[in-house]
Amino acid sequence: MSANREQVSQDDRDRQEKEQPRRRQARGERRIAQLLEAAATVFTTTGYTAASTNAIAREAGVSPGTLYQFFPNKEAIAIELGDRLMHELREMYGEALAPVDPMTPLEEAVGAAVDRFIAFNCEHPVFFSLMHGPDIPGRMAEAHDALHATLLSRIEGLLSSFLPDAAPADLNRTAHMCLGLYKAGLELVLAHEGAERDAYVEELKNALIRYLDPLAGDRPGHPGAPGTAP
Amino acid sequence: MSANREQVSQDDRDRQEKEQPRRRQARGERRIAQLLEAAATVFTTTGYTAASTNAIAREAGVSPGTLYQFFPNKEAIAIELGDRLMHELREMYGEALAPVDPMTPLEEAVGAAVDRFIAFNCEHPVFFSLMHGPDIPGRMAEAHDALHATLLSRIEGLLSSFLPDAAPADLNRTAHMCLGLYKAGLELVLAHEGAERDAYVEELKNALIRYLDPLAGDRPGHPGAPGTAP
Amino acid sequence: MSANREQVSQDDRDRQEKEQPRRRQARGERRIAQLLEAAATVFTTTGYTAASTNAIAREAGVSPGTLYQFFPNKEAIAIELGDRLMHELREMYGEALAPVDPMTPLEEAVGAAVDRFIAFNCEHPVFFSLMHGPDIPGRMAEAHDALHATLLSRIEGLLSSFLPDAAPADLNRTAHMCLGLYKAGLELVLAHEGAERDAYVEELKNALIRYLDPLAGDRPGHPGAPGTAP
Amino acid sequence: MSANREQVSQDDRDRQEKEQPRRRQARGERRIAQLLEAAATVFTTTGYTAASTNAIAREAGVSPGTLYQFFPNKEAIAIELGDRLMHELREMYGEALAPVDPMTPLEEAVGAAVDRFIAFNCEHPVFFSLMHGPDIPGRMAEAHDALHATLLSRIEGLLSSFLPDAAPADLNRTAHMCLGLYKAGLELVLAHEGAERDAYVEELKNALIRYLDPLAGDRPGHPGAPGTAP
DNA sequence: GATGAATGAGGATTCATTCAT
DNA sequence: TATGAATGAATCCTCATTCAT
Repeated sequence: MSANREQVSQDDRDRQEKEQPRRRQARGERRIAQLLEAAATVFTTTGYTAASTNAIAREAGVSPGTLYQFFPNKEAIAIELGDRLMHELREMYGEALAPVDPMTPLEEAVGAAVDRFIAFNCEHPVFFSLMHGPDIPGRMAEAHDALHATLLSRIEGLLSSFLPDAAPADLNRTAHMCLGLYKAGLELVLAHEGAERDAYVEELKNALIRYLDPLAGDRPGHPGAPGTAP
Repeated sequence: MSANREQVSQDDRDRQEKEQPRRRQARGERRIAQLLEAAATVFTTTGYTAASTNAIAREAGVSPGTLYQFFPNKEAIAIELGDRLMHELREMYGEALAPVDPMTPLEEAVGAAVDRFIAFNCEHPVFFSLMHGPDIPGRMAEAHDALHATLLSRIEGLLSSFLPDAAPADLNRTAHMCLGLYKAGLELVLAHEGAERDAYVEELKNALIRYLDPLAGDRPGHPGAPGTAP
Repeated sequence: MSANREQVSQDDRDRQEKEQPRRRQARGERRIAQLLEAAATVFTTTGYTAASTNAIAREAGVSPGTLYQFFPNKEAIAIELGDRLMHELREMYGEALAPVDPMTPLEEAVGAAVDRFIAFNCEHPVFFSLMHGPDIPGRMAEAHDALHATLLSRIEGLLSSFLPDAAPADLNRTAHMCLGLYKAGLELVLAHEGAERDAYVEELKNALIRYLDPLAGDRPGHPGAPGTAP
Repeated sequence: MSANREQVSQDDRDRQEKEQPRRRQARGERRIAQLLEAAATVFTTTGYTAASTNAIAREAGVSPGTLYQFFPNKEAIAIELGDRLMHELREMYGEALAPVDPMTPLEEAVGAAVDRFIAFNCEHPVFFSLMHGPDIPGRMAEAHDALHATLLSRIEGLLSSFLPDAAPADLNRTAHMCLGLYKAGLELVLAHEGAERDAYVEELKNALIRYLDPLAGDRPGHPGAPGTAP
């Protein structure tokens, strides 16, 4: 996508009639990054709904028109921001959010996943704004939904190694619950600092582990749900 | 603008049906109810941020000027709405959200509380909008915080009978977690219908029960935390 | 519409829930007239497309918001302007644009109609902007089409007494031609002054009369088309 | 900005294929043709006023900067477009729009001229946009006026063979009328299709012929004005 | 020449809030 | 009280034009 930028050479200057993705200059790429960074700041500060495109442009130190050279509207910014965030997340932690070694105890796997996610969120506070549904139903829907879908599929991936026998519908529901629980916990984590924050991180892990543990049934490395022992 | 904000919502609360029986009060009360109902509709439909005072007035069938005769600004409407909602909740279910009989098993108590809450939410869809803070920090903060504080104290009340030995800080943290979990679950419940909705209700109960169970330690009527069984 | 304004009395203040056409105050009626006058000026000066709502508001001496209290958008202004213009035209000259006495010679009838129309246009220069199709297809369509339809039906009314035997489709086509010829002539008339303008008025009458004369076939008071005499 | 406006369009006209055979000229000519074609498309689609230079550049497959390398502003494009159109018209039908044989009956001459004009318009739909002045006085004025002047002089040429005795002022006025009538008719013609379109073409011819016939007085090949028959 | 980036004033429209009646 | 009118800054977005590369 950005690797073959140089290939666009002289001889196609004539036959380039209307094909859309026009050449992008390095400066433009920089501007886009700048704008996304500014958008992240503004979204984080004021929330998506109240974030104005002019405010984003101002924060980025460019004119409103410049913003619209790269993004057709506010939602497109959110979408691209979400995409890049997911991309980075994938690059950092791979496809599965956690080691897929089936012998890893649930506790450890969830703990690691939560730690990573929390760290990622602290590094990228926008993620939180983007993850939270929009105040207004229908707005920001696309950006939010795309993010959600990606996150859900990753969580399903993580869960499937612990719940190999779950029906797809159940797996999906469990993933939704986990994401919901995580979002709720994250909100609390971000709302506190220091030791209290750490305490909330522990509670979040506990909530997830306890919720999942009974579902993880008979699995190698699983000590067994309470009461299922002979 | 901000000077008489608490005056109003506080006044309203205090002078209800006291003082001389003025005939304008009856009309005023009706207007307020009308406006709050309209606000509930509009908040639910469009969210707090996007709800315009003009839209609320229109929905209530009055002029914008009339609205501002009863509420100094948009947030005051949300605050009063939250107050009334909490009032009604209190009237319906008493102070404790659930029977305080200490012998009630946790499972039953949580299940009942969740059922009641869900029912209440379905009856008053605004509740959800008000509970979910707006995506904009600072806006609607007062309304949201007041609601939260009340809910938290009620949850603490419920929890304290199950966690009698918990330190206040821990109790508070646990209440925060429970509220967060509940909000997360509620979002999922409201996003689905029919059997799937019921399934999410069950999952929500499970999540809460499993989260709380180990904390409920040695309590009469408690089967014991995992690992404490003989 | 404005006669029963007073009827709206106390006792319906309660039952007025959502019915739309709200009471309009005298001040508002004045503002509307003011705004339409300003719009007429601006449309005439700059044309519909380039006329900005802000410019109209400025010309009317009010804020942009005030304009939008009375008109939902720019086109609505054009539509209302057109409606009022047609209303006035009808009030001034009745439904038929010209005396329907079938014995009136074509020449006289057309001459009178043109004179009236020209006079009306000179008094209301916006009429010209409104009548001319928009530069941009699709924009201003409603206002323009409404005006056109009304004008056409009036022209058909006038023509039908001279062309009693014409098929509807032919009558319609002839009316279209007359309107087109009139618009073309009007443009030239308005572009000149003094004697030259008068000359163009004469030419316009000639063009219309000569175009229509052969169509008016055997009619009482008609001298007969060239060459049809025995 | 306005200083070098006529420089450009005049330069363009003057240096066509003169001077040294530079290779860049070929490319430039191609670019200009490309841009004018794109402009024609956009003008036709959206009208002159709403046509954006960016849209024209996009349609032409070049960057906005390139457009401004060949045209100093939007109006210059319209002017050049009009010039080329007139040039082509002249090349196709010669200087006089119609055979100057004085014996040709008026009916035939007008019919032929209209047919040719209509055909030309159908081939070059922009012509219509350019001929109809924009609804905004002052904008596009130069392009529009240049076109008009050329057309008028050609129509005068055609008329002079039928109205040899007319005073210059009368001839000019008649030409204006003919052009106006033609534009009005053309609008109707283009607004219809199939048989209805043909019917309008006939009506347009009729209108012109009947308008001109009495003016063509005693001319060889003229059957005589009404009432001059024996 | 050619490109894409940059501009910034201006467009339509909205909205919380205040005011005159 | 109640109303509808009034405000004006702010919103998103566009566009003719210029600039750096």
